[in-house]
Amino acid sequence: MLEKNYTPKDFEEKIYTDWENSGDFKPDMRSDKDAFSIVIPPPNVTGVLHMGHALDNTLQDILIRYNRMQGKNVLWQVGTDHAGIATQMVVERNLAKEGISRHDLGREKFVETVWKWKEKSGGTITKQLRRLGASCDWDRERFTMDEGLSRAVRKIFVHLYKDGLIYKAKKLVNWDSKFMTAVSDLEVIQKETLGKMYYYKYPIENNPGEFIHIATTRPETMFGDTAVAVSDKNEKLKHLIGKNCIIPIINRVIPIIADDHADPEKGTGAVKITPAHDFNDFEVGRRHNLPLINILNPDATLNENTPYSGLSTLDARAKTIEELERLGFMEKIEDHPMVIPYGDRSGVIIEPLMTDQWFVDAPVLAKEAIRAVEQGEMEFVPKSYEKTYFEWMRNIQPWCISRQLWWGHQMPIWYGPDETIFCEENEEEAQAVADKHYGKRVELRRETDVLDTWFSSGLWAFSTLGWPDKSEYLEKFYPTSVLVTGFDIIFFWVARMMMMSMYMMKKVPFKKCYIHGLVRDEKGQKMSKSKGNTVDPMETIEKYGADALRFFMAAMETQGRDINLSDARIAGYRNFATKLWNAARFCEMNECKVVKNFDENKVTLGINKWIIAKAKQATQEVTRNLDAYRFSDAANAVYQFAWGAFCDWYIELSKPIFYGEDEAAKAETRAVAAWVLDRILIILHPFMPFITTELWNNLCTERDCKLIHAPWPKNEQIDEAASADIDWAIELISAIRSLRAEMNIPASAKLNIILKDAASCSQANVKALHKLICSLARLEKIECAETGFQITPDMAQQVFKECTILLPLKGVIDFAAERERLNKELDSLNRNIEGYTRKLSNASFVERAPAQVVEEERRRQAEAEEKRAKVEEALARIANF
RNA sequence: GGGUGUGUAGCUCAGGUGGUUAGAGCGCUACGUUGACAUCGUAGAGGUCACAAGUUCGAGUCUUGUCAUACCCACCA
Repeated sequence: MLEKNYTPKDFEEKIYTDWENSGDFKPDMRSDKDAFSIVIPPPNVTGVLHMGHALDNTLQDILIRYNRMQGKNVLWQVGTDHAGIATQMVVERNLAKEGISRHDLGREKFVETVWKWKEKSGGTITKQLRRLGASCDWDRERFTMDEGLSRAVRKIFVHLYKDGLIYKAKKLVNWDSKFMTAVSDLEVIQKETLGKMYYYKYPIENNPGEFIHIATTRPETMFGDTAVAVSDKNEKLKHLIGKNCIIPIINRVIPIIADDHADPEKGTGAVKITPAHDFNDFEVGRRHNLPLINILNPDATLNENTPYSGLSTLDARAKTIEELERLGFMEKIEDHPMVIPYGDRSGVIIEPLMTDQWFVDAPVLAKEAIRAVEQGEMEFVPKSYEKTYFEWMRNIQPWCISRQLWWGHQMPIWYGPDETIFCEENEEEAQAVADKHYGKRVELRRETDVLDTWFSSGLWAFSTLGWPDKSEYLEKFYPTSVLVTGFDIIFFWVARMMMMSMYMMKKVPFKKCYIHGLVRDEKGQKMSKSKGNTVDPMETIEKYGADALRFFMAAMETQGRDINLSDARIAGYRNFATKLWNAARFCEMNECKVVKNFDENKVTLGINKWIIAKAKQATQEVTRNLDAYRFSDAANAVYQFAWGAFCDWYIELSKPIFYGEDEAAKAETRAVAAWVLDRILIILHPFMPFITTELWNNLCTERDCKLIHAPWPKNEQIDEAASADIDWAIELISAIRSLRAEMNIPASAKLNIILKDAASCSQANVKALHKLICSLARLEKIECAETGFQITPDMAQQVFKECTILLPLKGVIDFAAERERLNKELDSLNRNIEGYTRKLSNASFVERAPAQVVEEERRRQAEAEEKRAKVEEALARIANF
């Protein structure tokens, strides 16, 4: 027996444990069924589940469960990401509480500490994914720093290096002074800030009293200036080109050069050039062979090349300004809105810094990745995202992959005594190659840098399936079927996976890429910890159940749009679950038991034929929409059917049978109700796996299979004609209810209704469905009027299709109100008829619109006119009262 | 500066290829404890589909422009 109340907490965890322990999430490796696979976007091992994960993983689980029920061989490959900077940060923070820095521990000990932390605390998010119902194959859980995945990293690194696609270079890179590492362009975020523009002057060498005026937002960088640039098209300043000027304070002489980087229209027209600390200036410096002067230490304090060694940039700036003012070179300071680069993790200002770093030749790798999408080997859903992808890929810059961190994949690079580079998959090989190279045993030094986290994530689609080993999983499940992820990660991850996979596997990593939006707060604001508007999905699950949260995500997911979280709406889907629970209880109470091998095509009763046709229609709608990744349409189709058709109508229609005497009808209806409820559980399962499983297990104990493996119905014939009479009755009942409500007739009053002008088929319906109509419309009886029946004025009248519903009210009728009601209807009919007539009297419409459309318009016009005549008649009848 | 979305009921949003009287949930109004369910039922009110022009027999849907709004990329001495 089902409990009276729906309490998801009672069974969600129990059901999940059973699935996991029974191996229900595992693919059958001996089967030759079609494969369907998804690799999870690996959450950071430090992560806790947020609403974005809840959305992303709900969508994946819906696809996984749907395809599993479709009979495919399904693998959802799960795992976590070591998240270099993020994890190192968390562990360092923990150490700091004990007053320890990572340097106190040393590299080896520190990495050991991180591993310990990972073993102890790294499983939070995977536990949370289980609460959400994610049906991943946990036995295959991977971690980007696993032995296997690390081997994949080394192998592909060596491959790329030997192909000349990874190289070391001294370049200006984005330097994060908090973590003291290089970061990639993508890890830098630009923030609007109100800064200051400083105008000051450099004296011209050997020309006392002559100056060149410059403007900068960062005066402290002047100690790294190696030129001042002026455009040779700048009439006012070009006479200075070729002369030298003197940097104040340090009195270093630098040339004034001609370069179009200096826009005559901007600033003062003259630009100080600091090649070691500005990406544009770096290019200018290269063009003119200017020396590079580095003025910063790795922690972004000024170095000994400046007078303010040891000061932070901001303190040095203050000093510089003070000194320029004291010496009389400062001219003015203005407020200046500007954009400043910050590290996305560290939050500190990113400094361009000259360092030795390692790069992947992304422009070369991008070529194949672009081609694969151009030729449709991988498709974005929605398609419009391929524009974003192409735009970025076609303008891609070399990817800086080296990080001066301790937590991550140490690069498989060894240096010989003369700095010769040996790149091999492991130390033994490197040693062997080096020994051979030098002709003797040499001491090697390993590169200390680790790789950007996204390097290993880029291999995720094949490294998790076993590459570089020969693996039956790789054989069966690669390329994966679809990747589901947010648009914010297209560049970080999708693009890199495409590049790495096309390079190494010569095949796309996934055939489709479904991109969804962001989960925002109730007001549409981006959720963030700093704003304090985040909602913890675990609390939502606790409050409403995982099914309600999942259904919310599915129902709100429409392509190309963000989702605003709505507590009321999630509560609404919890109510939907409650409704379903109670419908199941109704079935249970009326002994609706699943009949094995029940042939739903052999039912005889109208309502049963009707609900079976509707159930099949709903199934097809869900199928069609899931196949097209239209999650909200699919979810709404189940919702409408379960609540709108099954609960609102079928259960009500079945009551006269269950409370009646016809045992044969009862037996059939019991079987059908059970069949339909079963059908609802099947098509709802991908969205609400917990409640559907709980009901499935309760309503029948002798199942052929678990719901999670229940076959998804396909290729069903729908007998639409068979249900026309019930559709008619439903419309009639609605019309009568509407009339009752408008006449303010109490629900308890049992009425007698007369149906005038009923066509023979309507008469037949009234006769056949008499009991049912009376029960649902709360009537004593309904009968069809004989020909020549006279309507008396004390009858309320409602035109319904070809007939008129007559409701005798024995003198209590309010004629004024009745006239108003009928006139309102007349107005609306007139408006419609006017529209039809206008269209049909338009010669070109009749001529050019398809015959079908014109015909349909004619039919509507005729129908409305017939109805209008009846309403007019009705009005005439009460005209004198 | 380049690009991409969005603008439909009080609120949050659906409306693949143009064709009934533009839909849903929440909220609102009235009635209701009818033998699954008040986490409910029945009925109802509520919309110039941002604006303008165009294409078309016909535009919420297609084109162009305007306004509003959100985001992405690049740059800003």
